[in-house]
Amino acid sequence: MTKRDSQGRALTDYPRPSVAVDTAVLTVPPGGQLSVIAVTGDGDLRLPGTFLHEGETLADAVARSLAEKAGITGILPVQLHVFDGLDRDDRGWVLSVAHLAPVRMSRLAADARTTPLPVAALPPMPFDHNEILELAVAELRARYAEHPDPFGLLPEPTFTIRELHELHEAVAGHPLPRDTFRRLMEPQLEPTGSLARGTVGKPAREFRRLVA
Amino acid sequence: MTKRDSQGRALTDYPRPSVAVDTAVLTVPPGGQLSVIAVTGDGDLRLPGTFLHEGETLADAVARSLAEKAGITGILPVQLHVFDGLDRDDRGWVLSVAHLAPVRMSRLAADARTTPLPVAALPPMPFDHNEILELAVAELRARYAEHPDPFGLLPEPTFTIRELHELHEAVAGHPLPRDTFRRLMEPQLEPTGSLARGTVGKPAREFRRLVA
DNA sequence: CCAAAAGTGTTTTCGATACACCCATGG
DNA sequence: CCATGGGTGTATCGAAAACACTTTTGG
Repeated sequence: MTKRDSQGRALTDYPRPSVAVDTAVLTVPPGGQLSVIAVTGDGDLRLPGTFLHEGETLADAVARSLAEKAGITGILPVQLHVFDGLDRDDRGWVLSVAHLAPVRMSRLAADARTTPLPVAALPPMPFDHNEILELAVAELRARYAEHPDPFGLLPEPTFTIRELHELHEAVAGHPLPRDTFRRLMEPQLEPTGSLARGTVGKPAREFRRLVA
Repeated sequence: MTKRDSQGRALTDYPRPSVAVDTAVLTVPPGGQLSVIAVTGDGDLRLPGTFLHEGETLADAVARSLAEKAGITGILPVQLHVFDGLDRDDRGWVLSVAHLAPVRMSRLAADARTTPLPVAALPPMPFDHNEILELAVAELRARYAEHPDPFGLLPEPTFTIRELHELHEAVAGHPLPRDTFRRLMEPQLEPTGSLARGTVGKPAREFRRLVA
């Protein structure tokens, strides 16, 4: 039941590009800097990626490549841009759909095939991978500017405003005013009623994410 | 010189999707509303699109489809999103890369194969075309919120602040305060020194776009 | 009591808005 | 001189920032 187009030709009569996905997996180690997962391929560092398989969506392909190459599951990929340079890949005609996939640090601990590297001072990568990383960081910063934790990077099930504050500073890459930050975020959080324990100073209230 | 991958298979050994581009061409008739160009296909209205050909970038394909289907040249397409639903096209496995392509009304006058329709109250279209239109309008609004005329929708070579104001109100879809708008935009415009003539009231100064 | 961190009240600043007014032209 | 639209001074409002202060715990 092959359908024909207006010139009487089937879709498969035309040459088609290979379609790849490349993903900037961003994470923030507790007390650390914004970091990205890089894999080794052909001798240099690059972002994890794969070719799109038949019967698969782009998000499926991103999930598969991260499960295979880094043992990461349960991610929420966001499309960034299609790179379509005709000679960007010497293996042939390849479109690459860049993605952002933020992931909580605790999901990474078990499998150490890959190490997160701070995005500041990252070496040059092949293809468009440095450009993809820049887009990914910009997108992450934009999404975290207004909301507490749109990608679930915080520890579950509860967290303090200090933890949220440190996460936001790592994402933004610069200090954020303490009191203004609290006043912006607190209305968007659900207090659990419990307090953090075992710390110096006044115990912080613990919160839950309000919007999933 | 076919390259082999890590499993010793060439790129063309894998099934590949067809890749299409679909474009929301947005325009604003003088004194009119934000409008989109729709073409007729299979009995209903849809956005112009085509399949990506070999040796062609996405922007090339957008330009070709608009030249062929609507006689429009010299556009500046912006990527919006890749639609990758597995059953979105019953002709087979098709990815569609949605684009926005704003165009000045005066570029359309000559060829009337297509008519711009106001985006408010547009009929349902097949595929994801209504969704593409929504993305396109949102993107256009975001880009016009801060800058005078990022896509060159204004008459060349000069325009008045009133014309700019009316364009922005059409794009935004709601009235914008007159004095605040002027104060925001004027520093970003280059005065030509000449004045608009043949109108009632004080003649307006004419401006040129500052950033291309 | 002291250090450290949580949490809050208050002032300042800055930009956007609203509103009023003045200016320049055609009829 | 009046209607019309261009252009500008100024008060007001609100959000964000800065700063200082109070509160609550562990040691």
